[in-house]
Amino acid sequence: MRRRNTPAKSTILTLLKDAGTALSQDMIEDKVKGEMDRVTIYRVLNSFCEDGITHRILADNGKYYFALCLNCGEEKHDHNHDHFHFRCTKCEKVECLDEEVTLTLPQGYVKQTISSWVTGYCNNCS
Amino acid sequence: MRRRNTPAKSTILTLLKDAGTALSQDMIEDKVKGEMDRVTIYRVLNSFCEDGITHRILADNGKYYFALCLNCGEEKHDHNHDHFHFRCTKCEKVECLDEEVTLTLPQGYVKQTISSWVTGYCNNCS
DNA sequence: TATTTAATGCAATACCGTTGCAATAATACA
DNA sequence: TGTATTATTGCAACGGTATTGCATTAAATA
Repeated sequence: MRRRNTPAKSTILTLLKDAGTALSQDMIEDKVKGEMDRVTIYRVLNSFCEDGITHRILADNGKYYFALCLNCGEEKHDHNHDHFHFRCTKCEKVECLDEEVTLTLPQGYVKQTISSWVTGYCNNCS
Repeated sequence: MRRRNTPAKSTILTLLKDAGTALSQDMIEDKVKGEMDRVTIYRVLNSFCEDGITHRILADNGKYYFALCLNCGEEKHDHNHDHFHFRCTKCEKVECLDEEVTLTLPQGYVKQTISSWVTGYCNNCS
């Protein structure tokens, strides 16, 4: 299926680019309220994820955030680098921290994925 | 409000004790299917959390797990120790790892909570 | 410009957790 | 032990969120 460019897609893509950080479903919904149907937002975001334009991350608050794939390879997203994610509880900003997650699993354990979240105040909000 | 002991509560409590690990809502629901109403399970689990009998943890798969409070103090649950949580993708077991999460935040950042999840195979499943 | 079919909006559906309410039953007390 | 109180339960209804079906619209291509 060959994708088509539409106003809805451009709007959401621009939104993500301008934000510079990951945006949650609600945040996106709020910003494009009235411009398009709720269902369209779901479908656009899903298609972005399928096409490797964005990836979907589940934050520690149970919400999904969408972030542009910048350093993501074909198979794996950048998120396999096992770094911490930060979520500001004041401004709701979500970002990746440089700090790597280091972990030694007990004998006999095999690691697949790591999801590490820190909440708090970012440098702007503290 | 003085709590009362009921078959529903005993059943779920026994389930958690026997399991030895944290159980998700669905797992509990599956195991007591037919014995009690869906709503009752929600209410029992909520009351357990309110009473400090269990705590509720959000796993990296977006599901809530319920675990007996063993070393939990009055105010804070044991989970404030910033340790890793492990979820086996084969047997679905969820457990706390001894390994502590160490992290140095960038200048100006303030830490509130940490949620660190590792998925993979446990020693029994690897 | 005409054709093809991806994308959209709307309505309907599914899923998950909660709430209202009447009926039930666990506890306290006479 | 029997009765009164009220926490608990089941059922139905609700609210929020994500998905699906389908007719319509419009992006891409010839």
